[in-house]
Amino acid sequence: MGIHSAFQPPSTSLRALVSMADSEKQRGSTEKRERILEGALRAFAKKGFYNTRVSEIASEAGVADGTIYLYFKNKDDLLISLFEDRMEWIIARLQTELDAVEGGVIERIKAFVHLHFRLAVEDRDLAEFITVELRQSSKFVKEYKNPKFADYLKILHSLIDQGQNEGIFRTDLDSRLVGRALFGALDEVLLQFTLSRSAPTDVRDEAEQISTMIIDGLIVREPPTLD
Amino acid sequence: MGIHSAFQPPSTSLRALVSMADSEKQRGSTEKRERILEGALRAFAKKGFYNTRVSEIASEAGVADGTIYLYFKNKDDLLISLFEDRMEWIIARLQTELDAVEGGVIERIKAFVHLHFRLAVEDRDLAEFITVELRQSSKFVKEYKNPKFADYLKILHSLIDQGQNEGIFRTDLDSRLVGRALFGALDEVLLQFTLSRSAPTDVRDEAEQISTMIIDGLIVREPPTLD
Amino acid sequence: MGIHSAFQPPSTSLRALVSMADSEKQRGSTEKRERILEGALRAFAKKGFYNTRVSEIASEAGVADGTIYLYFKNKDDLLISLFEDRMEWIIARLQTELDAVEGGVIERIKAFVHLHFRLAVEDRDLAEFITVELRQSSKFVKEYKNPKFADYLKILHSLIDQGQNEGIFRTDLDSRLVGRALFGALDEVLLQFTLSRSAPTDVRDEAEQISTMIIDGLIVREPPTLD
Amino acid sequence: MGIHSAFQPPSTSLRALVSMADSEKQRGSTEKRERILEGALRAFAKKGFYNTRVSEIASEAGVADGTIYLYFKNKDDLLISLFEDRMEWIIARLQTELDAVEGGVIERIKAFVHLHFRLAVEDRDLAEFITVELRQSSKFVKEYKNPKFADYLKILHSLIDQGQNEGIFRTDLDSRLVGRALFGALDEVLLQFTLSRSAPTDVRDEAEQISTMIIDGLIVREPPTLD
DNA sequence: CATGAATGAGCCTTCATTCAT
DNA sequence: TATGAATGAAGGCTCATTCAT
Repeated sequence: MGIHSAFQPPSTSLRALVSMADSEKQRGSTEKRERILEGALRAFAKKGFYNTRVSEIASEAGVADGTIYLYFKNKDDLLISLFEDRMEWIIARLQTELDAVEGGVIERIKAFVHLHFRLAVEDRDLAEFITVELRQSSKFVKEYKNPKFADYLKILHSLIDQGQNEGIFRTDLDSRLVGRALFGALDEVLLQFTLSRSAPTDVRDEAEQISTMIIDGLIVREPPTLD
Repeated sequence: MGIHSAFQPPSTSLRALVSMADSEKQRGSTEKRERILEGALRAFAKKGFYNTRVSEIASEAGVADGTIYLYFKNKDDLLISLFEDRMEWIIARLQTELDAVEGGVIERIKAFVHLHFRLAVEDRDLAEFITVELRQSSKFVKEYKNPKFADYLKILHSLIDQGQNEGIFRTDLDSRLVGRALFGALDEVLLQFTLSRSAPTDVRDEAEQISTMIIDGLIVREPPTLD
Repeated sequence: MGIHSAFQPPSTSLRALVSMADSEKQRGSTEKRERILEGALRAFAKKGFYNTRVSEIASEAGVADGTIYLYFKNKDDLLISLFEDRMEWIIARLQTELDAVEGGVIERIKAFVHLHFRLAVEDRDLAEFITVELRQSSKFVKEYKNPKFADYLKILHSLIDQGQNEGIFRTDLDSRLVGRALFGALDEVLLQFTLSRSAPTDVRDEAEQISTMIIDGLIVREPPTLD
Repeated sequence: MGIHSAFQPPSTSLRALVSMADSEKQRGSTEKRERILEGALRAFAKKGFYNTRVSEIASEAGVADGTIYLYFKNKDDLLISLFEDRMEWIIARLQTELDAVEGGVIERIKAFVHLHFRLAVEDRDLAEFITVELRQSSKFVKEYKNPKFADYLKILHSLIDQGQNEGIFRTDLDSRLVGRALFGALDEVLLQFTLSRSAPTDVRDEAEQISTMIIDGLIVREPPTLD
């Protein structure tokens, strides 16, 4: 509950807008689903998917074991739902914040990186879950195609694209590759931060350094004294 | 067996040097240990640590289930041993190749990136295992401190350091942060490559792009025509 | 609903006669009870007692899960009630039809057999339920004494008895044993018919054959031309 | 152990002939499989398939729970295997005894009936299992085609056939129908006997009565002095 | 009376690990 | 050393039953 003061639980923030007019039952139902997702998030972040017992999630969520199966098909489905739910919310928030940025592509990429870091600081569990568990289960990396994550990457990718089209960024680099590399850089740094549970103070600085470095590697330069 | 023609099994290459003088039994023993590690690598890469049965590893290795416990304390130990063994070999190879590089820091960083990609192409299973499983088990990311991985990062980190000391790289960036970011970028791109099982032809090009981008983001520039 | 056009749902036919004067509520209540019994009959016939979920019965009956527990103590009670209810109705019908038979014991036994088969044709689900589930649950064969079934057998048994007393049937056979054997023969043949879902056309013929065979085995014969 | 003094456990009697030359391990393995089957037989007879816990079978058999899954795919497979194993043995014994009968069809049918009853007396659990559980699970009556039981019926059926061909039995009755009816009669009587746990003394008499009755219903009679 | 969401006891099955051979 | 049959603890999931509405 208090955990998500800044980082509002997706369902209750996003879905509440839609289901505001729903009946009491619907609201209670949605709320319980969200409680389970939150319990799962905490548990997965703490012990990892495979080391988390369904009963642990249930007790974290304050529901009976069987209740989980009223909202999710099985443990795998819970994992995937959690991921999709959180990613949806992250993407929505990202989109909103990016739209609000005044300035060009460079400012928006910086904003992207800062938000990425800020989200991790706001909700450590979510950060840990996404950085660590995202790659984890075979479901995720093999069978499950992970469309939400692709959406996330697409945002980055189109920012690079835009910079290239505007002539700000060099065009000898593949924008998708750069997007991926940037994401990887962010993710790895956050993983380190998440696992070490280091002070959140210097995170802002790290975000600045990384975005600076990447952007400086991307921008077109005057041919360095050709003669 | 044939899989590792180019990418020699670490233990038999590295350790064989040490145990050359050992008795036949010892050698057979070492060879069996390596067979188990190879079986585990194949199995972990294919299905992930938690979805791999010890009996599957045994049958991949052509030994009985119980035999595994003669060489490894338990399944976790097998995972860690596998990781350490492979990382040791990778680091040794990396060191060797970097030492052979003619040129300065920039060339060596490029060499580092290229080797990183080359290793992934040479042994897909190893690449998949390291990119995916490295983060996976709680053992790895929490309890287990993962010294070999730290060693690996240290190489990168000192290359950056060196560049900064030599005045080639800008000094406003933390070298450890840059090292981590670079590793993350490589890792993420390789993950994509590994999972998509895409053609290995363009990997060289991707390596070139990434190293170029990063390096260009790092090198000191003439104050861009201040006047 | 349409299923029981010929084979009227016992409760609504039998009990309705008794409860005709009951209040609307009572009638609705009785009707809901019967709907549940019908749902249970269909479900049990289709999947067996142990493979039928209470919720399946509820949805077959068009009521909520909890409603079932307003009419029956538990799932076992539902099974027993269903059995008693149906047997009561069968016995009543049997009694009526036997009373209407003109002719002696032999004709009445033939009538018994034919009705037995006819009932199975009229309501396959009931036939399947009784032939298969009757033996099934431990409740039935062990704890539960199954008085209705005993009543059913008693009818057969007294017919044999009567034939023996009238000097038509040989008296060296135990009438209860013969009754049971006859029932077993009918039951087994019907089981086969029920499970194979064969055409109902030849059932009449099978009934004739069996009753003929049994009766011929029972009737007193003239000492076969001893001289 | 003592239970099967007369009624030898099928596997150890039948299969022992084949596996006599097998290694110790094979024998131990086969013996453990049989122990599990015996445990299952006892448990199923006592509580029915669905009310028997796998762990109960295991403790009846004196093995660990998991051991059962080394010999059987799952609980269903155990049920089917038990049935097939026992039926195979019964059929073999039946065949042997019938072959030894001196006399014609009538004597062999009588022998069939007597053996049927004798087997039930020799092993009550087996009798209860077969009479009660045979119809029970959906697997048995629906999906599972039950070939062994068909074999059993076929023996009876061909005896009737033979009698008809030899002109001893009337030919206006379908031999398969008669076979089924006879089996049903036996089965029902045995069910009663099995469940009531009545004294085994009068069983022989009951067998005699039933076979007499059926046979008398089958044999050709002189046209009963029509004039 | 009716509902159906919630409960939680219980069971089948898996699988890492052991140990007699 | 090597084996692999045996173990049994543990967990995901089901489903009969309850109860607040």
